[in-house]
Amino acid sequence: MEFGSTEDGRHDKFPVGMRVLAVDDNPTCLRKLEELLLRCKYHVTKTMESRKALEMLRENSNMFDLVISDVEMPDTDGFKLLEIGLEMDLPVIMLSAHSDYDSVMKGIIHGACDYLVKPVGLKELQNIWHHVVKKNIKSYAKLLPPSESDSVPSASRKRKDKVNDSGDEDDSDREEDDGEGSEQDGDESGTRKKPRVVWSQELHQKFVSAVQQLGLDKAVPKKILDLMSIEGLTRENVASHLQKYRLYLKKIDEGQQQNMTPDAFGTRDSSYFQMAQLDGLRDFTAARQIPSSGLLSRSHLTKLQPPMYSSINLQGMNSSSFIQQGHHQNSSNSANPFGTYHSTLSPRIQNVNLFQRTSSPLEPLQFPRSKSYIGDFKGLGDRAIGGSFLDTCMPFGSSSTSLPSASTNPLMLQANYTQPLHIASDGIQPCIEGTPSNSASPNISFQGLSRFPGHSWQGNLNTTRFPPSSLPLNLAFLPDQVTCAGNNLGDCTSLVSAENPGGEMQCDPQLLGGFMQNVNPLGGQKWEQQNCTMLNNPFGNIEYPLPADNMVFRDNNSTRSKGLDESLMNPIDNSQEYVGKATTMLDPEMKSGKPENDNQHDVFDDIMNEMMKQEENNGMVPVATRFGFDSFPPP
DNA sequence: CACGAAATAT
DNA sequence: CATATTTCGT
Repeated sequence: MEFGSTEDGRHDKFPVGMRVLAVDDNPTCLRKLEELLLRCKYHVTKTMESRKALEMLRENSNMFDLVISDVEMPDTDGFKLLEIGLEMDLPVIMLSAHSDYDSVMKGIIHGACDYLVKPVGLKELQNIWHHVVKKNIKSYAKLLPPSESDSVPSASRKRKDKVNDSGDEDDSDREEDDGEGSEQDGDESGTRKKPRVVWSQELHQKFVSAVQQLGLDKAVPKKILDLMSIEGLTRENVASHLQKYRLYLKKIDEGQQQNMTPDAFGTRDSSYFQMAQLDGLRDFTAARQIPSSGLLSRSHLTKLQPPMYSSINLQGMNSSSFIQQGHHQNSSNSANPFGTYHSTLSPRIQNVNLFQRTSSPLEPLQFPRSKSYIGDFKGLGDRAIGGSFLDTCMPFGSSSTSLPSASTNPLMLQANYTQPLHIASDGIQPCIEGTPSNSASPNISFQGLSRFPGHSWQGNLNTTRFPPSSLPLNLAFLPDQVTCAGNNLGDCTSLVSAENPGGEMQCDPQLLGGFMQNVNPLGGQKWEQQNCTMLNNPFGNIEYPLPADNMVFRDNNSTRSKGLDESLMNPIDNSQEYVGKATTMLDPEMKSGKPENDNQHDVFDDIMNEMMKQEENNGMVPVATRFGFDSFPPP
């Protein structure tokens, strides 16, 4: 890292001597690569054996500033190397002859800071040092105090076009430049635009927990912030969210008082609704009495949000490369995953990160399975659709191997305002494959998503809207979406339904959140350090392994779904019935094992299993119990 | 300076 | 259009 050399010269010289570890099992390629790297004036260490490369890294990661490795290699594949590199906090560039979507995506998802397609040209290599700088922005910033870059008070910044005309028109080059705003580098001293925090469920859960602990009245931004202890989150962020949250509470109240009928499936408030889900506790805290009751049956279905990922996302922040990538648009050689994505999937893509989904009506492809996706990317397919899934996962790190980078970030920030990654919203339907459902009804699609934790409360759709108050404690195990789905899904949902007041094993997301916080001492620690063990698995999320502070980034995007009418046409009638069904449905699946058809059942199974596990492992405290404690502050 | 409401940006 | 950020008055 240190480019000590930097000091001496001007920036231009900086990259000179940058220590690059080049790995490629193909002698020819390696040679070529070395030559090019040398031409860039880097200091090159090359090896054809990935194992050796690993050893070198392990012995002394300080020996290199950057790693550039071929993906396909005999013994240890490039991903292992990538993993290690990431652990050491080194930027790793993947190199491959494959420029297809899967390959590129895989590399990026795993945390590669760039993905170059062979044959690599000098141009691409000339810019790789940017990654090194990015990785060390902080320290680097110190070195150059007044650099011109930061000072951008106002006016000026002339360049809008930038370098285009200079030499040839190659296009490539991504990165940085953008004049205003982009640059994700994150924090840094300067005053850049604040990264946009996406209030993921997890984040919101934490928020709610904090509010709860403080007591509704006492909950002010600063205190909440402290309780949440999430790195990167600012008081303003909290204040803003609080504002919205209060608004939501207010709405709710009004609704109640006025006899708002629950059944109104109003689409409009969906967002609030969502919040409700999360905030189950609120009622208590607030001391509001809620009608409660009876209705729950229906309501219960609605929600479940597994608290999976814990984090937030800040855009533009440092670490995760993911997000940063946001701007690459197209470059000649370096395949831009997103770019690709883009092209591939066209139309409705959205970002899934947040799990908001759009309601696109139908999509062409739905891809059937979900798990595979997550499990390994191989599955990803060629089909565009795959993309969507992926996206979803991406932020969190989905692959089997651990992806530190991805998981690490606590907050997710939005990457670029501009073009982000989109995700096909559509794709999500996986779960239900069999059903011919008449329509590709939206419902179905949702389901697919459901497995992901991510929906933001805001985005989800709610099927029916109940007065939130009615469901204070329930927790749904399943994702809300599930609920939505009328038919098939419905069943599943029921499983979870929390109707029973008894509170058996419910897990309220919030509670969990809270739980985690309390229990997990790590909470505050840096996310960077935490590795993600289990995050990979989508379901894993449920486990809530980490301290939950990660953030997620959000891309841009657009639309959300609300529309769907929530569909729901078939609202669910009574929970019990459903439950019954659910059970039955599940059983078969369980027994069967899990064949390849992953449909919802599997998913559910998984979820359930995870939950159980979770309980066992964590000794989940009786939610109820916990609830009792904290939640009942009798103010 | 912090909070909260409103304006504004994305 | 919704959500998050920024601004502004208290």
